[in-house]
Amino acid sequence: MNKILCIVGPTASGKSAFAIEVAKQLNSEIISADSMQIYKHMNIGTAKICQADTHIKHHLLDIVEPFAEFSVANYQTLALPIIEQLIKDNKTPIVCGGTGLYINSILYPLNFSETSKNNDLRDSLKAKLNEFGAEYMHDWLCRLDTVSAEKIHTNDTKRVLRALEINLNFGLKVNTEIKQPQYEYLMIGFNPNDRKTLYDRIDNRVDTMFLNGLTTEVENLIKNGVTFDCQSMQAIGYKEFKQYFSGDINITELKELIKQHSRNYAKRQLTWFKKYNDIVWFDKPCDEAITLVNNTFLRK
RNA sequence: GCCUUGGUAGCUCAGGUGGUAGAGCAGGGGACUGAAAAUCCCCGUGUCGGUGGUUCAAGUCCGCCCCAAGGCA
Repeated sequence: MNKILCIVGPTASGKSAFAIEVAKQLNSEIISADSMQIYKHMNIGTAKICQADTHIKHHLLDIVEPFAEFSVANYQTLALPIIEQLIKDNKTPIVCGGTGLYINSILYPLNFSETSKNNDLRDSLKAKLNEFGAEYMHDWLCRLDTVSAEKIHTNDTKRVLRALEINLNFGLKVNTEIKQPQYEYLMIGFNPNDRKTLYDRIDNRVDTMFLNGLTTEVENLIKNGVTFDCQSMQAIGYKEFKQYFSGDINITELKELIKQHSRNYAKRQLTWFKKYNDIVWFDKPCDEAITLVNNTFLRK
């Protein structure tokens, strides 16, 4: 018996609507696995559903302000108790989202507690990187943690720095051993057979975002003190406004850029999800997918 | 009509003094354990506008033609 239902896929593949449909049938609740929909006041650009309209409880949406720092570790801390509670209530937890790492933090026993982040150390490592370069940092890591160094490319400075941080702070190595899932699950993935279909959907969705007032939403964020340095403003559909507001690109170029970045992102998401070899893929949300869910979870 | 500058990978363009082409972006594939909508890795044969010619050898020099932009009439 599967305990958890996971619904994944690239952006604009129809996950959210499907999750709501399924939640109604299973009389359950949805746990969002989306690294950007956690932010309040960022609704249009993150394609956040309006919870009130659905009559379905969504967890982990709108949980922090756009100024806040957030990470997988925070996500995991919040998500696991919700999962446990739902299971206790005899409801099927429905995890739905496009952030692969967040989904892993639920499905697998990834332990972040022993390697908490250290901002001071991180800053000093960044300073060293700027002074001595990527190769120097990688060589350094190689001396402390050869295994990680071999896995991390020299140019992937973000990971090199994190590995150094873990090592210098705790004397530990980055833990990348393959673990067994801590929950049984059924994972459903949506991916249009034709890549062009997906890209057209993404393009249309971006156009819709602008019609729905994306520009105003971003202006309001800025007005309220959110800057482009904030982690939240890394989000596609937001970060591009920096160039627009500074006059480097016009509105047409802005839209094109957001579409472009969204398409690139969708491809990266697919790469991530493809590695789950137990995923059940569907071209799009459909009756067969619903039937599969019902047969799996509705047997009593 | 004349002059000028261009016409090179899907797009934007590099390619001193001639030796059959290379970057960025796009596209495809991949990685991913506290920024993950982030970060990073791998993949480039294309009638070098066409056609004659000079040359052992032309994207690169010369002639003519076609197309585009600008200038002069």
